[in-house]
Amino acid sequence: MSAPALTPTPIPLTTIAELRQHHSQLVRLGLASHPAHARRLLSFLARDPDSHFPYAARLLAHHPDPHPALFNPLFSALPPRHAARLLALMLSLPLPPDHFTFPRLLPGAGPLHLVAQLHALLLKLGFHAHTQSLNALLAAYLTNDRPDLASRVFSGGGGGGALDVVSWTTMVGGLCKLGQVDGAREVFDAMPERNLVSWNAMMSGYVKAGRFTDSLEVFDEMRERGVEANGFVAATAVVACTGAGALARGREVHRWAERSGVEMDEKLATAVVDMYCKCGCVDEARCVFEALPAKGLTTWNCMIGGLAVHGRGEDAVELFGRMERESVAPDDVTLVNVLTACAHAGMVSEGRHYFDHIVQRYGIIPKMEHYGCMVDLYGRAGRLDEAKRVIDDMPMEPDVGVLGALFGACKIHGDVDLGEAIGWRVIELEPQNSGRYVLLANLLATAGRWEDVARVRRLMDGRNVSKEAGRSVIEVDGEVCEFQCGSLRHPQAEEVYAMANDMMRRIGAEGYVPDTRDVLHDIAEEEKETPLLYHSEKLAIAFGLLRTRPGDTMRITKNLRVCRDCHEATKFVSRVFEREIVVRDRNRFHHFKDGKCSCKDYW
DNA sequence: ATAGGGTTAG
Repeated sequence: MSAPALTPTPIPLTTIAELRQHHSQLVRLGLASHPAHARRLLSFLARDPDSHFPYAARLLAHHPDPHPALFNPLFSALPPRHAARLLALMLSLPLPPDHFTFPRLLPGAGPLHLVAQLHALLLKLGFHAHTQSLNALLAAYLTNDRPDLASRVFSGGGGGGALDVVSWTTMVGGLCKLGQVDGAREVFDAMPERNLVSWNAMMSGYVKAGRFTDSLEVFDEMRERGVEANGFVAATAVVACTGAGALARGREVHRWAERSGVEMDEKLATAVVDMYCKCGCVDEARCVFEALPAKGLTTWNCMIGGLAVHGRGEDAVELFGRMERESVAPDDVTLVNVLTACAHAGMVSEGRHYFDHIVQRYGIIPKMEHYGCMVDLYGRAGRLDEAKRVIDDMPMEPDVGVLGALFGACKIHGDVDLGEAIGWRVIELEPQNSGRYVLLANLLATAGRWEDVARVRRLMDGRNVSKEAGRSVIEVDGEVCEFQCGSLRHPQAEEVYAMANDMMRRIGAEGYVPDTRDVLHDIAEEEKETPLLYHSEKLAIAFGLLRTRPGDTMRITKNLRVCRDCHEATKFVSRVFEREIVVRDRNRFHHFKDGKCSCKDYW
């Protein structure tokens, strides 16, 4: 159309006055309808639709040659209400929607009734077999928690041959997000064709459902079929290994990714670093980290956090210093991790120092989490008064998490009075959280207040709060073996129990004394009288002694926190059997070696 | 139109 020479000098379009001026200039030059200029005008209006919608509508209504391309980009930029008004305008011109209209409109359509209206319009206008429109419709129903409606569209589209691999993958991913991972698997199994996105969607669906082994099985199947993976799939597989606590498999996936020439981008690298950290190999994580050419903020956070949960406070603080020197700006997560590192390593004054400079030096406004870390920092160190003062002085109402940190500190340091007061409070704030009842019961038990212990138990029973069963996994020869507290389900159960008995007898001879102070354990209700011997980590350790070679490090991942007795017993096992044992519990890592633990009994 | 990473307190 018009030559660029006639284009008016671009002026900043930041106010409505400038916009009007610009517009009138375009009109004078006869350029107002030129697609590029019109789009520029319209995109400005999309930024503040509330005040400028009428202006945009006039512009579009009076356009000499309206085209869907003028409307479509606005549909994805406007909130649902304005998009609907714009659609009404479009239809009134009348200007029929094209192939881009529904895919732009549907993702932001919002509430179900709008999606249903678009659905009806889509059918009326004859888009019933248009794949991209149908796919957008599927996604819209799925995000509105209506897999039933999505399925209906899906089955209807199947007959007409209008579905493609994206439609199937949308169903798989959408069902996974709604927690229907088994349903997703059925769709996945029936797919006529899969691409890497489909494989990854299924794998990550299992990961989100906590079904790491299933995820890795899908990954194996993918490889068996000779499908070449990419970084997405590799990252998901690595995350699955992280969740499963499967170090050997994680290493294998890592090597395989390197071999197959998958690019180690920031996300994949971070997943790998995290995998090594969470599988107990913080040094290996550090090697991967150091070898990275460029490290993103998340990667730094991950490495610092990894050092923190391994109790390596000095290293974490040092790495944070290097991050500063390399001018990588920390975020709130970084500071949480640094404070956690200080808390877990007993570095109270360092932690205080970072917190004091959090605003001025790091430009971070302390959030609830940071106050929680400070409570934890003082609490773990036994400085309960100062922990309490943090809570009293914080600018917001402490949430249950912050109070929980103080409560935990009371348990560690046996402050029954304060602990009881806070304990009841956190229980009432989160009545379904079984761990809080257990902690309070155990705290009261240390004071010999058996009637109150029974009261806590009854309260739990009355509210139908069930405790999570203790589970520990240990990886042997690349196989992940799980043990449940008191359960005899393992194929080698008899042998394992015999070994566990023998193990306890041997450490008993070396001075181990069972610690029965914790009367309630985080185990299933019907198993609460299970002897300490049958705690899942003892079974896992016994199994490890049976199945790994002398001198091998045993790595155990546990779903709950390790109890006092298991902690003590594991210290003895590490000395008597001359084994390094790394236990990852709900909160942190314990490295047992020569009868000592890296947490310095401070957890 | 479908896909991947980190965070404290029990």
